[in-house]
Amino acid sequence: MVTINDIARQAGVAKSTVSRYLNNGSVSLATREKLDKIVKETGYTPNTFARSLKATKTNMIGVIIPRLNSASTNEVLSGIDQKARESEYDLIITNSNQDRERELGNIQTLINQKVEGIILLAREITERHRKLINDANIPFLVLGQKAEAIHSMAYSDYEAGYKIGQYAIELGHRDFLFFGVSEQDKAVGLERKNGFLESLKDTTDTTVKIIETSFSKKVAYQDAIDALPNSKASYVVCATDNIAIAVLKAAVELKYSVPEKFSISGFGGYEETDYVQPTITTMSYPYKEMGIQAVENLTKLVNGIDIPYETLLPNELIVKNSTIKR
Amino acid sequence: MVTINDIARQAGVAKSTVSRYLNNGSVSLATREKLDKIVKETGYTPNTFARSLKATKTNMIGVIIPRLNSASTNEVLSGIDQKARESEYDLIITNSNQDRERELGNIQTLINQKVEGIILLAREITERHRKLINDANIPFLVLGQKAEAIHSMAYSDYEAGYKIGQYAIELGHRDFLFFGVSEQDKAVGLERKNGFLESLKDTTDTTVKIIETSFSKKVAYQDAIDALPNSKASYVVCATDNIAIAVLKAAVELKYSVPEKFSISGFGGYEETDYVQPTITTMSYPYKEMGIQAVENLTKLVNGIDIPYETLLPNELIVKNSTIKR
DNA sequence: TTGTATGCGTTATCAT
DNA sequence: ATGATAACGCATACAA
Repeated sequence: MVTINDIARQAGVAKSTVSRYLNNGSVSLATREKLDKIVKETGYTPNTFARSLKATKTNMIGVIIPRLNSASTNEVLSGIDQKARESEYDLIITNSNQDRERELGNIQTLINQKVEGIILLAREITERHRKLINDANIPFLVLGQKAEAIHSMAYSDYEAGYKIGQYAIELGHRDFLFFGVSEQDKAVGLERKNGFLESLKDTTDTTVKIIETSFSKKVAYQDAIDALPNSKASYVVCATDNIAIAVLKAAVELKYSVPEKFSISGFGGYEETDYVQPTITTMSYPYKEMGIQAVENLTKLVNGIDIPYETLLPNELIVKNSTIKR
Repeated sequence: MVTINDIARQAGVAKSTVSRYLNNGSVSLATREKLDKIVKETGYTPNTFARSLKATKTNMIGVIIPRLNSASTNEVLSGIDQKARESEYDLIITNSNQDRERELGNIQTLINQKVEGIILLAREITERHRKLINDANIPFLVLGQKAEAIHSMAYSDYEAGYKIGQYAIELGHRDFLFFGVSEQDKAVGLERKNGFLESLKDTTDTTVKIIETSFSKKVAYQDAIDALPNSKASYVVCATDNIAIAVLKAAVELKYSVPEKFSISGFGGYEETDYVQPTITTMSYPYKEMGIQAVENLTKLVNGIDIPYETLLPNELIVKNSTIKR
């Protein structure tokens, strides 16, 4: 391994000169050229660890994601990646695999790595999260969930649920089947559902059956196969696009035609909803945009610029062919 | 920030004792308990950089992926992640965004980070790659493409293409439309196509029209809209599942019924092919398994155990409802 | 502009 | 079992 000392020796200068050459750059043209040459020849690159040991700035942002094979996560991530690149930040991406202990461990690891800020795609913020974050005194941004007294960016899921309900009511639907997920996930499990339920309150004669299923298509498919035959619903609300796609498959399997027999809608705005038959009406979320804005916000925090604790991103109803008038 | 010195001072011992306590652990019970307490109270964790500055082992594996929003990439990645976790390796995941300069930069970064080995999900290995790898003298594993004199793992894409062709011929098809991608991608663009073409050679009276499209569904969809009306093919071979899904959508749009009007098959074995109508016949690739084996192989290399330069993974034809006899 | 000396937090060597 | 000290590679305050 070639070090700054090697370069200095070969060039016949002090290593501080080399260091200066590498950083602020107050060196004479002659030595600069000499060093240019030697660095190139040797392929020398500064040792990150030695550098970071001294430095206060590492130019790195840490990201913690809940899992690797999620379409929405990866969209957010690619937004983060794009903006981080533009802002000349390096990214450290870690995966918690939906494991809380691992998530906390990842935060600690990132702090040790002296990242300048952490972006956490989270489901729930516990006291231990708070303690860790406070002790480290590091800019921290939670994505996808709101969190008291912590900077966060989230979608207005309650409103999204409400809008879906409103839309369905306007179409004349009164009997609903709702496929949700665990309330542990505040945004997806709780708020979407509550917003939806709230939207029905102004209308009489509505019925709702709620089924808790999973993010997994396979599980959701099976749950739909079980539930659809016993349902009188004319509109099936699915808490995610994946669930909607699975329910659609179950419907096809059971020979219920969609949307004639019942309408289906999802949440997420995944590209995949465009490539099934019928295409699925969905609440679209600006995932990539969230990633971009997350880095922007974090950059502000890093630079001591104040931002509101909570940033809400809009969502938009995309009507496609899976929903019709009753 | 609390350091090993703080701990030592508080415990009234030398920092070397604390270091020993942290590592091999040859300390008396009394001091151990004292240190346990203090470490817990202060929330002390060793500084990664200082550690890595001395240490020869970092316990980190570097991974370079071409993009963040690809289903296959993420499957591989989740296999890598799982096995790395089991093997107590930390992962550094970097994204090249399909940019060669960035890819080379990432390799350099990872080398600087003193990772113990690098896994590269690659399209092409250039001389500059080789130089970098050789100079660093670090275990290196290329995934998805073969590479001369570099350890690699790949699917037998040629064989996969051949098997698809064979299957279609057996079904009685003679007229083909092939949606491929750029030959720059050796595995997907070249080998699948060549294997397929080779399989037709034993049969007379076959016709093939080849169209080069893109990995993007949107582009593939548009290309299919343009190409399908002018095609007399009874079987459409798509070089990826995404392309197959896009072609299917185009077919529906154009009111061609699949598989009656023509059969469609893909490559990849994506879950998504199970959730469209009809479900799509595909060559399934063990993506996650590749990730797992990649870490196993890299671990061997790190430990100086020799493995063959080339590891080929099998693939399997999954027949579904998009292909029928002619 | 350049060189000298010091310190960053840790591990390793060698005494004790 | 424990402590003192050197070393890792680099940045920087200060002196020249």
